[in-house]
Amino acid sequence: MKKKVTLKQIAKELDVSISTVSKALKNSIEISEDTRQKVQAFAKLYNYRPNNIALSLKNRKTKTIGVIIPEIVHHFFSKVISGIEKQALSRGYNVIVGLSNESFSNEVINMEMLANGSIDGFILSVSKETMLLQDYHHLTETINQGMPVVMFDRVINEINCDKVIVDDFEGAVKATNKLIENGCKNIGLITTKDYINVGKLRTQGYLKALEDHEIFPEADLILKVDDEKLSEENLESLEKEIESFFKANKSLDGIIAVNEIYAITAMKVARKLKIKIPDSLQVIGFTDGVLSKHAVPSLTTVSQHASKMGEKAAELLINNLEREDEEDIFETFTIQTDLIERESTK
Amino acid sequence: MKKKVTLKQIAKELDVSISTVSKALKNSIEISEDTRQKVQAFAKLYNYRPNNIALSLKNRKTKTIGVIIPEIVHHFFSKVISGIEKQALSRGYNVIVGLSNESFSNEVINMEMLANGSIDGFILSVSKETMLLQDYHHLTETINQGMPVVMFDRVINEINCDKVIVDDFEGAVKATNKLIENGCKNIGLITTKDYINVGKLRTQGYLKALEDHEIFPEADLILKVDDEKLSEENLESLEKEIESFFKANKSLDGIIAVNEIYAITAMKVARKLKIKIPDSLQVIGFTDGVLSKHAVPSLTTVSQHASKMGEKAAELLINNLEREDEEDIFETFTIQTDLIERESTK
DNA sequence: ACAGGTAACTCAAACGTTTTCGTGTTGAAA
DNA sequence: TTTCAACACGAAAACGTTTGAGTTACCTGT
Repeated sequence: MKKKVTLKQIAKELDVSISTVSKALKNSIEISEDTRQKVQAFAKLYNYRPNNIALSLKNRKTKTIGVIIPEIVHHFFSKVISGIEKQALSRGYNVIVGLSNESFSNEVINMEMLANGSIDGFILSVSKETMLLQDYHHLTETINQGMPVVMFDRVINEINCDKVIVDDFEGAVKATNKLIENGCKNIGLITTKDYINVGKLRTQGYLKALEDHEIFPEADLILKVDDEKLSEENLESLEKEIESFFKANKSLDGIIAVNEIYAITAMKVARKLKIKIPDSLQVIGFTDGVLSKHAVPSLTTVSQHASKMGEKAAELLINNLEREDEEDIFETFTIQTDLIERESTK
Repeated sequence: MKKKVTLKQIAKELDVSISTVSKALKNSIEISEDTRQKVQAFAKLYNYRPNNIALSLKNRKTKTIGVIIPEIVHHFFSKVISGIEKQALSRGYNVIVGLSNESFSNEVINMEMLANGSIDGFILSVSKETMLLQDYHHLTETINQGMPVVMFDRVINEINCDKVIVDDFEGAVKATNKLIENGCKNIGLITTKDYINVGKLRTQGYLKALEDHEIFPEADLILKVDDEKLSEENLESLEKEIESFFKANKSLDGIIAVNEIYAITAMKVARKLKIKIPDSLQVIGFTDGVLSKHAVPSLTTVSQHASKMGEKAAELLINNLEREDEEDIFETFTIQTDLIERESTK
């Protein structure tokens, strides 16, 4: 077992000073050809690599970015991370991941753990609890300490930083328009309680599209599912809720769902009620994950280009980190959505 | 914008030495009650937090673990990470993630980036390419440098380190037995080309179970799908392959698939061929992900308890890191599988 | 012979901590 | 008056780098 070798050790072995070794390895002209060769050969032999921590301390930058997300077992977020990682790797950065599990305190703890020198900047999407509590002190504090932050997807308008968001409004408009074009007259929306910005925007897009086509549904065709219903196991109650929604609105011929699970579950319920998809009911979901692709029938979805989002967020952050002039001009970048048409629509 | 404050700055402000500040903050009895109060008050006011990088350099440990996985947009791996993160957080460690994207060179690069002081130890699952090339020099080298490594799922026997594996053999036995109990006579296996250990073990378990019940299928009921078929878009060729497999073996009444996608696709093909599930064909998959749960009919799967795997891996690593005596006695921990019964079996 | 120049090094500070080993000032005991 | 703890604090080294500012020794031109 040969431990990592340091400059000091090389210096001692070759009987030169530490600075000489350092300079020799950097091919400095201050050092004679002879010594350079000797040092470099030795360093190679012992597989010398400069210690990152020491470099970080000296340069006051870690070349590491912190990513705080609510959940990782989730197609959207894992895709975002892979985008971040891709961009980070190509620019020589590492990615440290913290999970809030939708909890405010976890989010705070995770940020505090990282904000003390471990990373150069944050990329984050806040937890539901944080949005609910509207307590953003951890964000303002980190930003005030001069640490760059990029928020994505679940962003907070009051916070002054770079942001990357999905064009949720436009995505919902597109989806709704598609259904209208396809002849739907009674389009329902399955969404969450709307303290989450994203859900609200999608609802607005849906309403806007209807309005533009002067469609005014008889009843309120919006089902607001209690958010807890999404959690892991209790799919049954979600199914029940959707089932009674369907039964209460027999005329439904189109459904927009704000996520995959809702859409898939709606299809499942439809099948149970012998409603033919896409013949008598067309369904569009949000988030283009595995479920959409492999469902039967496969699901038409609004793709959010999660990977691109991650890349863009990382790009903004790293640009900011490497910018010389310290001007803080913050950018909000909007990722356009695409409608991926599959079998659940005509 | 108030930048992070250091011991030095506090010392200067209060006109004491750095050591005094450090000691005062640690409530050392060397420092008078008076000074302690003063220092602590000041530190609190300016929200002093010790710089992690400096601590890492001093203590020669970073309290960070590196995780290298082939893919993150994958239910199994993201679940493992969440397990790792959970355990890590509770023990005061951070998690840095590197993705190999199944590429050998990416794996090597990622490891080298982290092995120079950034982390205290690795948790990893090797890429397919690494298994194919059988080049493990990056692993042996890091281990030789005294960096603890824990491998999970895709482990390499020749490498001497802690390991966490799924009992794939037993899982396949259980699944096959289940189908036999349920009356299946002609059970097929859909697997990958078997340079991946995991696939091989599952095949062996399948064969063992058949043998134990003295079932010797007329023909070879094993379909080895070319691995590339799994990649993203070309589901059609996978479907075709399975379809001809089904057509060539009309007597099939049970299917074991080594992953979710194969299982789901098999069900899709069955539906197309008007084969009723579970009445005339029963299907069991591996990996209990979202697809299994939401498929119609929902899929019976062998659950690998990915989250627990991650927790265990992190536990082994951290225990190793914090162990005083430097004895390297490596452990291989086997995670038992569970059969989650759903609608795709009787 | 000597200023001046140059090649090839070494020194030391700095990044922010922690910790060991002083050291100076008390007050009290001898 | 001396001696010696006890007390409260400071200096310095160490972790591993980088880098600007010395410091040699030798050579050149006059």
